[in-house]
Amino acid sequence: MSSNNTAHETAPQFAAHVFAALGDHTRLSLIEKLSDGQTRSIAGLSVDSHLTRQAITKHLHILEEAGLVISTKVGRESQFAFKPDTIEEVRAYLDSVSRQWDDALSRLRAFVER
Amino acid sequence: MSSNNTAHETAPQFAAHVFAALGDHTRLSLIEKLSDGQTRSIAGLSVDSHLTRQAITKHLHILEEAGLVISTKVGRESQFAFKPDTIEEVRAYLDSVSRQWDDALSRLRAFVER
DNA sequence: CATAAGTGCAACCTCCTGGTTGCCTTTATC
DNA sequence: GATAAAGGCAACCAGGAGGTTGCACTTATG
Repeated sequence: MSSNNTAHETAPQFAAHVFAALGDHTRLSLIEKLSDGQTRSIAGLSVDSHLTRQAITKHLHILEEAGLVISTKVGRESQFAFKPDTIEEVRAYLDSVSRQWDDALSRLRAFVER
Repeated sequence: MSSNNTAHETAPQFAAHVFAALGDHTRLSLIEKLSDGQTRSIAGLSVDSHLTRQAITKHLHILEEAGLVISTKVGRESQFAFKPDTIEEVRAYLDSVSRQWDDALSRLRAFVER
């Protein structure tokens, strides 16, 4: 939980930032599309959406700023690609929360059983 | 990815809903506190916050509606507890995204190596 | 019983978010 | 070179999110 955190946020701040980016069904569907490893242009990502290209563009920039996606400009179009690192960091964060829960459970169990 | 999904949302909708609930640092810190397994009242959760009790209440209701937390009224106070099931479902969702990515990677590798 | 503690409810406010439209710039393509 | 395709930028708008204040209600407590 640090390599992508360029803004020197604390772990929860970073996680909240990424969660906020994931907390929109349009953005989440963009992530799902790109997680197949293929690279897509803005027009390509907008084609089967009822939203405007500008709306998709805004969502992509939010995803990029959160570190979930990366873009490179090739020719007249900018290609967007999934960036799995940040997802991994967020998974690790959720693991830490779950681990605290599991530890609390086992402490409780030990207390009950003695 | 279904047991907590009472509103019959699709998996991505459910996940986006939970992510949106997690995408606020105040709510995330509430989750962190409660993930130690202890039960806390609204006043107890508001005591070391610069926010109003009402603000904390609103956040708790959002967390509860997302299935991340559960409340039971005991006496004059309502006790909030962490509910780990939903976190588990979201972790599973992130796993599915990562798995699609991994599959895409290995297909690419197989293609390159032949 | 009087009072304090813990909440719930509703109104209100400000600012951000998601979305649109319009227009201009840059690349391809015929 | 003219035209089409892809995108960037800025202004604008409605609605929701986060937060506050005020007050009423319920449950403990001295």
